[in-house]
Amino acid sequence: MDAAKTTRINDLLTTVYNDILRVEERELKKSRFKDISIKEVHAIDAITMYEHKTTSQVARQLKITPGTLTTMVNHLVRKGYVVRLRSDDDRRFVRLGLTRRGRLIFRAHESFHRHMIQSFLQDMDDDQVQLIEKALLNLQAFLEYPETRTDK
Amino acid sequence: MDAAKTTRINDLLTTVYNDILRVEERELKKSRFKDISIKEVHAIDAITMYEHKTTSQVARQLKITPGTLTTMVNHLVRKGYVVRLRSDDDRRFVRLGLTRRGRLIFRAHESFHRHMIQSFLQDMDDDQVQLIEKALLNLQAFLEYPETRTDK
DNA sequence: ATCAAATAGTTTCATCATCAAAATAATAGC
DNA sequence: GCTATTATTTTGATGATGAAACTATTTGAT
Repeated sequence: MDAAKTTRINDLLTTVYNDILRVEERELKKSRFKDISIKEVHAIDAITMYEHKTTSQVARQLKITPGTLTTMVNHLVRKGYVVRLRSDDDRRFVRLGLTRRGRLIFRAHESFHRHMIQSFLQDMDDDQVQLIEKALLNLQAFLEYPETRTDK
Repeated sequence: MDAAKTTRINDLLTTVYNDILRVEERELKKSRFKDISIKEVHAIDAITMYEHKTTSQVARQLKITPGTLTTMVNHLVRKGYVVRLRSDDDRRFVRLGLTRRGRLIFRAHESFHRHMIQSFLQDMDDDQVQLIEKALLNLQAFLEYPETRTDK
């Protein structure tokens, strides 16, 4: 593999990587939702508009401990984005839902991502998108199945 | 733009995005460098083996405040990865350097990234790499020059 | 039916990363 | 020689996080 090329792609990937969260955070501060952090937005995103997941389901998805999610949910409830719903069938479970305001954030975040991906894939045909997808799958495999790494 | 495709790429990008730091952190904990966090590795990476940058240069590069870098450098000095060198020409400046141990981390991190990019670009020819680069440049433009966004 | 074990969530306590603003040290410009 | 500027550090606060102890509820075995 050509070293200069690898370096160029690495630098680009690194820059983009670091920018994503920073830009999301900055956009938030400019929006009408100034009382919320990007991590909290991601929690809202995981809670979703579409079903009422339990606390541990959401924690697992976000790959944080249930304790951490509990405190995030406390904040989000206090700020009026999230509601806790007790399950009636099994009262140990807490199900999470979004308020109207929470759903607004959910959709705004969704829209940001949609626009981001549209820029990413700008002017590409199906084959080209397919190639991008393959590259991302390669990367995913590298990250998730380290035992398959041939080098290292 | 095809919505299903956009969603697929978005989900992949999100997964990969979230995995990178987690995997880097996990690899560290398995390595002989257990007393260091991934943020500290990135500071070491920014300090570099090759020159002696000042505290503010490094802080600017990492996009953190000088105060934050000062505390990180305190930790890294205490743990034996970094040295502070006072400039002789202008004694206000603090120049940063790596110890032998710091350089080991620097190279290990560099190597991780190289392998990651090699997986990412696995089996691709020059044209294909070029396409990936273009996609990343699109994304970078989206993130860094929001005023050029046509939609939103 | 009872009680021990398992399960879901919360609380507590500690740590890390971070910033803003005040403080300190050194230099530059008049 | 002061005063303003610059580089760094200190201080005080906050948010995100995990581990482990704790509470509430349910399940399962007897």
